[in-house]
Amino acid sequence: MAEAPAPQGGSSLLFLTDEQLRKGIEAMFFAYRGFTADPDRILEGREMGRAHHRAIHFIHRSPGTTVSNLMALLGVTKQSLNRVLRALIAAGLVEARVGRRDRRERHLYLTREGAALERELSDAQRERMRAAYRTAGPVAVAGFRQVLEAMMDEESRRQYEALAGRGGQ
Amino acid sequence: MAEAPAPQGGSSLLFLTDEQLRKGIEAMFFAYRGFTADPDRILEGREMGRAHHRAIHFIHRSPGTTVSNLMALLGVTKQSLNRVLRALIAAGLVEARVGRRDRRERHLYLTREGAALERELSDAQRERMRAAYRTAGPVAVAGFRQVLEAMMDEESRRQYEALAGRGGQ
DNA sequence: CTTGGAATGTCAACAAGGCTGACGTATTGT
DNA sequence: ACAATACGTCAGCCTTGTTGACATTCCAAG
Repeated sequence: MAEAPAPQGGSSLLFLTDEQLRKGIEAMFFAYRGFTADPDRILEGREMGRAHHRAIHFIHRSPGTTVSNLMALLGVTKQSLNRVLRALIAAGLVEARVGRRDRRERHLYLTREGAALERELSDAQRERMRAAYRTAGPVAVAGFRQVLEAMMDEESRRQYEALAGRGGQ
Repeated sequence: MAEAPAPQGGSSLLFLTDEQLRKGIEAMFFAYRGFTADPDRILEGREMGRAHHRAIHFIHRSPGTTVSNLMALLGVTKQSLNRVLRALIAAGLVEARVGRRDRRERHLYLTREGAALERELSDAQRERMRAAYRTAGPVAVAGFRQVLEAMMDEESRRQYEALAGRGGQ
């Protein structure tokens, strides 16, 4: 199972065979299922879905972000996002404040209850991530992130790095 | 596996901080978007979606598989899968042969046209994967797969390994 | 000042693709 | 003969994406 590919004479490109690539593709498919399973389960009871989770996550990450920002980040239309936001606001999880400088904008914030749900969701997801990280070890984790970053398209990578730069590290 | 985690004083669990985990979570989100982008684009013109892609992929991987098998693999209901299969059969991409031993079963195969489409889809997806792998290098790729495997839930890991064992390597 | 264009956000209607429930049909095994 | 299995289908619902139409707000040109 995935041993380091023996630094023999040439550059040993055995890790680029179709077979290896296919395995990576299937690993992404099955892993993503696990990745979303816990939050999905939590939200099931609350009449919400994955779309709500994503919105909550990024509002938590960037408090005061506008609808347009969130739209670009999530890669959905404003109409689609709007439905989700309406539900979150109705449920008292998100607050939309009219912009002071530009009153067309709505700045989004989690309420106390919204923050609590965010905690619950991200705790569950982080727990699975933590277990996977611990099992695989720090070197594997570094590789994991490298490959994922290389897999993003240009636009996503920009967004990812903008978030990463802000959050810390 | 178990790489030595930087043998400084303590056990150096810095890679397990909430911040690192959050980055991993966001990396998964953005990378998965890239992962599915190319096939989605190809299928757009053909009145098909991601669901059809998944079915085609696994029928290609396991020619002759039954409807029940595919259901379990994809994690969807038979009604949901049936809609997809009906479309694929109507489009002449998939053939369903009545089982010889058990004539209740339908064994699924790609037709010549189905195989051609599968090629087109997997070429696109593999190409992105190959680029990411090449950029990140073999050590990173090994780590990538380790973390993904650790992230799957039990059932998915079983399925993943069953496929991997069959395909080669 | 006013007016038109651009940005922003909302409402309505529709499609894809999940789901459950109920039922029919062929086939198999007891 | 009968129960269980594998599959197909109809009907209806939900979530989450889409487009189109429209209201509000801002800004810049006349």
